[in-house]
Amino acid sequence: MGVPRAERRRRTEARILDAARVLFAELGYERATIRGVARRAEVDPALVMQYFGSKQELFQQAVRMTPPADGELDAEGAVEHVLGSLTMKLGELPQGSLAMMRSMLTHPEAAASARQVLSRQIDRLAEAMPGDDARLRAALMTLTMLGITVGHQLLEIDELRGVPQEELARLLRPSLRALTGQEVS
Amino acid sequence: MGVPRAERRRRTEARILDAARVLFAELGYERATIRGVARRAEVDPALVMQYFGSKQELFQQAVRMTPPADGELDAEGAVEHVLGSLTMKLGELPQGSLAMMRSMLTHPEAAASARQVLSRQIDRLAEAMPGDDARLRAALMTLTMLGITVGHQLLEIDELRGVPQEELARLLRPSLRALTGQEVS
DNA sequence: GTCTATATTATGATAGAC
DNA sequence: GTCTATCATAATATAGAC
Repeated sequence: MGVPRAERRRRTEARILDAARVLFAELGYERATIRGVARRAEVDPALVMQYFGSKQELFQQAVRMTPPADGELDAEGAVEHVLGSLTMKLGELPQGSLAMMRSMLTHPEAAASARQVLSRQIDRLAEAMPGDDARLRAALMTLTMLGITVGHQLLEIDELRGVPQEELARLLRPSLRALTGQEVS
Repeated sequence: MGVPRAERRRRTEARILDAARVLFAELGYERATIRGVARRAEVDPALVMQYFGSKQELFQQAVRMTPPADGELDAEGAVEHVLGSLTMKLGELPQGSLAMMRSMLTHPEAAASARQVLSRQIDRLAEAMPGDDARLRAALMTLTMLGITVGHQLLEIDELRGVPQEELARLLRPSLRALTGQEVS
């Protein structure tokens, strides 16, 4: 084979990480096992340990994400921005995010990671919103989307099955707008 | 001691269930252990098994809840109803609910239970709302509140720490109203 | 470099002494 | 009826053969 060993290794590592993301996303941290990841990646379980050292480390690598490059937003843009996260423009919500969300309620490290991601999102939205309680309202917007995403992607609530993203966005838009604006008494 | 044995047993059982609710709520199904529950309830671990038979059964008993008695609601009442669930009128959100929510993403049975509770809530709200897509909008309202509750009670997002319930309700009300009404183009 | 075999640990569950 | 002792299982992690 003309494939250099470094390249082979890189590919194997990527296959393990993909498998890990799928299993962590489906089962959560506790129920996903090194053995299961290895089976899915078609490698030996010991190899997973060899490459990543521990289950903890494997999880961290699997859910690591590049934070979205930020630019300035106005209040209108903020709404569209969070609506856009409903489903990534093309393809699915990154598998790593699902893995993190699946575990965020039961695995302390995933919880910390989730808080960090949410916090960044809240910061970003708050900058685009007027008023003293901008951070609080930005938090509510962010958690609204978290709830929808959890219900849709993780709990797979019947009512949202197969509903096109555009329809969800259309229904949610006025609701999110109400959170950006100044008080509506 | 003048306490009849049946009464003693009943009290012990209640103490075990309380301990179980706390641990399941804090740690989730997987990380909570029979031994931990027993320690907190100050009984022998074997006694827990004696009473409940299995961890699974203990969990079911711990999260069992009496569904709220339902009466007719209008659209206005629906909003206030979901806002009321932010924090139960007095006292906290029932510990059993927290236990169920904590585990709903990683424990299949908790997930099923959560879907059922959410579905009931969605039904109830949908009846009070006009329009063809009432169920979908009711689902979005319900998931909005789920997101807020998860962020507040389970992830303990900084931005919501110590914010009085009334303020959350005030900020969320217009947003939820937007979901009840017919389309706002 | 890859895998076999195993150490270690923690759990849910059970059997039986008292 | 309550608890001691233990079984059985399954996991992460490691050591060492090949």
